[in-house]
Amino acid sequence: MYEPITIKDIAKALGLSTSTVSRALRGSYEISPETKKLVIEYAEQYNYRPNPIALSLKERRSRSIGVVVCEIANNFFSQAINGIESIAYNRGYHVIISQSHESYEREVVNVEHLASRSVDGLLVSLSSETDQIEHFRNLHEKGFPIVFFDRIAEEIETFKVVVDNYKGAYNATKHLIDSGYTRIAHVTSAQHLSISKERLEGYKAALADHGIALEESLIRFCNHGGMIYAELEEAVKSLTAMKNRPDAIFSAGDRLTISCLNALKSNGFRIPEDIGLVGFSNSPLVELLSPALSVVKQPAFEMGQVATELLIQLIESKRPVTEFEKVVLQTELFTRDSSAAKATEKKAKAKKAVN
Amino acid sequence: MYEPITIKDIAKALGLSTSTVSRALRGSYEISPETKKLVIEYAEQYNYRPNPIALSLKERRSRSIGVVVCEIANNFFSQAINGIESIAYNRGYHVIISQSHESYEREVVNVEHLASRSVDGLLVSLSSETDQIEHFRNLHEKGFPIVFFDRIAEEIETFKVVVDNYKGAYNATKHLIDSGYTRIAHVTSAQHLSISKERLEGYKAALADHGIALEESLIRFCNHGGMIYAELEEAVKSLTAMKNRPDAIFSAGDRLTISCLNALKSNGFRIPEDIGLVGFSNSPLVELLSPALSVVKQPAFEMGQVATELLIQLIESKRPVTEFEKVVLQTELFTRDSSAAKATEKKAKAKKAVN
DNA sequence: TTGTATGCGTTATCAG
DNA sequence: CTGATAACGCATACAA
Repeated sequence: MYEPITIKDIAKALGLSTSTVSRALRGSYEISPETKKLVIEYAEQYNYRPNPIALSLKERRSRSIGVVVCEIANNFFSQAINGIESIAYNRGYHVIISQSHESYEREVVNVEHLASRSVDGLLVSLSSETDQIEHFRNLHEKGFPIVFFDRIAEEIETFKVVVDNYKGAYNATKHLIDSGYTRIAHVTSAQHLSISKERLEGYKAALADHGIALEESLIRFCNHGGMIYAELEEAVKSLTAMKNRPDAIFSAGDRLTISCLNALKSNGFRIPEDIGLVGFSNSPLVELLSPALSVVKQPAFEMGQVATELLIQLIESKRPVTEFEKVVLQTELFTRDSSAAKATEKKAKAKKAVN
Repeated sequence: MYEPITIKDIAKALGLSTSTVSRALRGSYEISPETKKLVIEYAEQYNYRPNPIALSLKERRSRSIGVVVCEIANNFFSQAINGIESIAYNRGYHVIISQSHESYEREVVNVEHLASRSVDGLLVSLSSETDQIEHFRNLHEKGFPIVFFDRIAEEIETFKVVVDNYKGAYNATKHLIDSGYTRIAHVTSAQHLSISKERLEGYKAALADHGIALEESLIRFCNHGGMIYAELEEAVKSLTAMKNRPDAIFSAGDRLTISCLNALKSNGFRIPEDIGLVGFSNSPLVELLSPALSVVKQPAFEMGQVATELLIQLIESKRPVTEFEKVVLQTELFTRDSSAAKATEKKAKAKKAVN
């Protein structure tokens, strides 16, 4: 029904061979200027476009890279994807995005499909359900280029791009402590994720450094990363309903922070008067949501860029890469010295802390 | 470097011909059970996957559909994409997403690339910059399957999926009028977009039906659909700075509504006490942002689903489709009967209006 | 300077 | 029941 023009069509129409046309189109020096002109003009007129599928088959590469993330409706990831696109675009690669929706099974399906030769490499951030990584190990062992970012598979020897989650969490917790809060809860994503572990460690360290005893009962793991609101709401409710309830929460993710805010507000808590909240979030809306809220922002765009550069390097390297790097970017803590924050009875120490 | 196993490899290893292996793998009845078993087990063991590129070349189709939207970091579109995926997924199609970032030029590039045979059809929502549609007309005339959704190209004879923008805008405006506002401004996207035109008409009709004179000076077009915050802020500022300033705003888009809210709040306006606001938005956050805010929600997910079904129908139809349909879905106006709204001096009429 | 033949991985057609 | 061959669109080694 839709039959695009091919090199063969041009050859037939012009009484040439396909190879001559092919060479003329790619400006080979061994074609006479007249023939070249003839072919190129004809191609232009009929709007010839080389068939990328045929090219892929021939060159054994598709010039496209696959992205596997949990959700694009998450500011961190949509920003990261913009970074990925920005690099891929001017390196001649196309970007195929797929969502796991935090499901292990869909992650496996997506990875298998993309890797079975429709992309040249993969940029991956694990789903929160993923606690085994055989599907990546298999590919990796066969030499298929993979770069992990954000939620990484520590065990696989390849490039990884992350932020300093430890420090980010440390600073967030410290900021709450500095603002006078003492019973600080921690709401985070699935326990086995690299980011969860690191953020938990940062939280613990900050407490320890300020002489605050860790209370395991103040920690909540949300296995769906905040995607399932009920799960998060339950966590927040169980915290606020405690006999000796926490006076602040450190939330470790974009969706988590927004959902915490939501749950707290709809339960009648004012922030920061009634309860403190600092979270990881890349949403441009958080400051609107709560003008007094401080947030840890991740360099998502840069992360996408770096990961893509590394992946393309992997793809295009003739020899296997043996020295792998774990690139660590820094987060930024945006604190607000709003009047609301000062209105609390806690001593509010307004300072712009940047790690 | 990464060399996946092929049918040829299996044939060689098992001392068979490629055709036998091929048939065995697809369970052809004309292969003996023993051979079949042998081949299938070998393939399983070596994790054979057919090369989708070779299949595409042979079948002259890629079993994938392209999506061209302005931004994925927009709730309307990320929800629509989820709808697209949900249908495509279980019809055996893969989804390739590309963003125009509201740029005409990038839209053209994306469309050209996708259409030059790496996808079987296209789902398109125009960029706000796009005011000429030759790139689509060319493709469409050649029989390439395209379905438009949301921001459609009226002139092209194909399937289109939209919401009843007229009615949605009418109801939003009416809701403001019913709440006692009389000078209602309209902040919308680029003037030439189908959605802008229809929403503008709905706004005008609601005013007319309630005996309110239209004031052209209360209308603002934002050519970048709210993506460029400065543009929107300028629009809001110029409205609120008017000698006889509007007492309410109807904003016609997701980003526009959020940005309006932002601009109004940061200029010290309380909603709805100081100024009324109703907008199109699919963000799950708007109610958090302003608990008293009413919004027009679009059935984005369903829209993606319907558009995808139509596209697949187009792709798989043997004969050209001649009867095109414009599917119109209905929006929903979510009104909040919050105490804040009642606190206004305006007579607040709380009713659940559903169009 | 141009043409012929081959192969990328797969399946369909035709022979055996 | 199985094998050889051609074709999908393109690029290239090799011939002419």
